[in-house]
Amino acid sequence: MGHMAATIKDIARLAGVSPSTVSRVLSNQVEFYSEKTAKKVKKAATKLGYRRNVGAVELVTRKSNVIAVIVSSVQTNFSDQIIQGIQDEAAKKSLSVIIIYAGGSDAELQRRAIETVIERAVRAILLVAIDLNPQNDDLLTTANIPYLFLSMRFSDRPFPFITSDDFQIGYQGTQYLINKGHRQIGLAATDLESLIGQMRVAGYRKAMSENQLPIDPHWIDDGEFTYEDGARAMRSYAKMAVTAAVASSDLAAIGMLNQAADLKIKVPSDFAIVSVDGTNLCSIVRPKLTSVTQSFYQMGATGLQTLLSPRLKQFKSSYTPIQIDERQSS
Amino acid sequence: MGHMAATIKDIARLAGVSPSTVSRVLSNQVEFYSEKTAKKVKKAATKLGYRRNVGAVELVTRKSNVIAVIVSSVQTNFSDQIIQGIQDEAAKKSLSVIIIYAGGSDAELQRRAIETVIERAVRAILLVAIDLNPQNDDLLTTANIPYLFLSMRFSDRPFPFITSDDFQIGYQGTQYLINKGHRQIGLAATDLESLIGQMRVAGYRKAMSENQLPIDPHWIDDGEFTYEDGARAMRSYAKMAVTAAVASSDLAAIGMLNQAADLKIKVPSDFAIVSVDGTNLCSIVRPKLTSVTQSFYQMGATGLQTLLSPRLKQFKSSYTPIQIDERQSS
DNA sequence: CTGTTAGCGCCTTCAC
DNA sequence: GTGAAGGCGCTAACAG
Repeated sequence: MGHMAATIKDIARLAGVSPSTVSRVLSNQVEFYSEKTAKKVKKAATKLGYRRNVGAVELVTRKSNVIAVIVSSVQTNFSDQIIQGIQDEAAKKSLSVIIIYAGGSDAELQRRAIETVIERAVRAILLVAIDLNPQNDDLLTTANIPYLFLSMRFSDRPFPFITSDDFQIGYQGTQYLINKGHRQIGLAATDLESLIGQMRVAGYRKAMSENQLPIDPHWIDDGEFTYEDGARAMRSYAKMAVTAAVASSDLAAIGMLNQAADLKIKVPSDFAIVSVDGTNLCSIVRPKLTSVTQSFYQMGATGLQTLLSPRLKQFKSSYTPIQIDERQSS
Repeated sequence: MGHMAATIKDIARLAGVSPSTVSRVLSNQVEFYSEKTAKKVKKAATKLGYRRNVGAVELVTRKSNVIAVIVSSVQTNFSDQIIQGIQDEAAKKSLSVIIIYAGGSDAELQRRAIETVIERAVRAILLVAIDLNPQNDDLLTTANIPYLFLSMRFSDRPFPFITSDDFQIGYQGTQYLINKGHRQIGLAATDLESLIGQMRVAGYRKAMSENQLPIDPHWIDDGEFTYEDGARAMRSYAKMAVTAAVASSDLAAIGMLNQAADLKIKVPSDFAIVSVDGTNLCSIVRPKLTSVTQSFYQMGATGLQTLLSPRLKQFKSSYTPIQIDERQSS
């Protein structure tokens, strides 16, 4: 109790064999030891409460079995699903996954998170909803560790990513509302600075113009995917001739919902809402939110797979499917 | 680009000094080098894009700067707050924190998570809402790494913990409803097998008996803190003469809320609900949920502090404060 | 099948 | 101030 941790040397001594032999049986190199010594070694190991020192192993083998997932600490309630996908995929390949929080878009916190994982020489890095600050580009690209962005993409830099097609999100969400008979439709709480936002706007415009519907610029509402932005958007729409909107996130949609209620605007009869994301938040509010649902789990699972693929070099960034889940808000 | 990562040897060669010197300037042992060589070394380091190999450092120094947080993958939406508390505290001491998901109470997944962190010889382990399977006790206790449970405690084992006082949660939640004039009060979706549940029941009973209120055993509702359990509890209460209840979690409370609406039971006029946890879910539903709010952030922050304290040995498990936040459901 | 040797990248005495 | 030597715990040839 309470001494230093036992090493293979200790085991070797106790079992009366060499350290290499211990190493061989403990790492299960079945071809290279007899059952008899194996038994001795294993007994000694359990007796000493031996625990392998992974750091030492990684140092000498020069490879790691850990997958690092860097997630934005911003309130993104979908990252759980992505992580679950990564986790399940990792388990199949007996890799361990560690999760690191990076601050929102604070460059310094991002840098620390990235440094933490590359200094440990992890096997691969998944960045979930991380809007990488350009001054950290080098850090990531020169580390010589495979990396992949999930639920994020950049217009100005060629980083590999897997995400949903945000054009389609905008397009299909809008088209859905048009099919429901709406003609004055808003796009709410969407970050117009970001590529994500711009793509969604483009999809929105396309759907509207395909249906010969004019757009009032005020219908396109700038914001940051938050609850409060949703509420604000609703207040703004209340003064316009808008009968429906695509919200930028589940939280934003809930903000709209609650604000609508406060304004005595009935959803969906007076105003229809389509949310984007489709997390379980959609089902715990009333009315339940119709959503453009993203395949977050698949994003995570596919993400890890491609990162582990031997021909990662040829990987083209890709999209995971989206679908409309009709519930009660439309 | 794309070679092996540079080592201090490479830097030494390039700068024309010995590896020891490089090590000294890079680890800032200011007493032990001249400004002149420092400059050379640093230049060479940045030129080669040097990144310290933390694994090697930890191996030789035999200590680590990483704090491991093991969280239950069960839908516990409060763990974010705990982690944030840990994170902020860790940042002050320039420690890095890694998060590992353990499965619900699946012993095997738990074991893997714990193994992962102890084989890396992390500095300390925080277990968040982990109901440790007894067969993993040894793993944790013999690892010789300081550990602490957060938002969890055990009756049968003396593991150190920081959590809320669940007796008080039951007591104060119930007392609050009594003060509001209720006399038939339920305790919903609470896991009666768990210590947490038992303490809450005890608090509930105390409050009732102090006010001379009889308890119908059916009012104490077994469940697992989930949304569905909350909904089920509400269905059950609808058939009884109960006018209010303390729910076991925010999610359970929302389940009650929605089920009540489906049953045309008005909250709070027909039925009052007090939730337990007080996460931001309480504020995004309508009516907003009154809650017994736990100090999760503080749990995390204090947790890490005590784990790092030199006199951890004398640490007595402790409680973080709770408070009633009155909103609209009561 | 097993032991010996060498070394992963780094830090830390110990000399100078 | 600086370099040489040794070793953290482990694995991977290389001989037997």
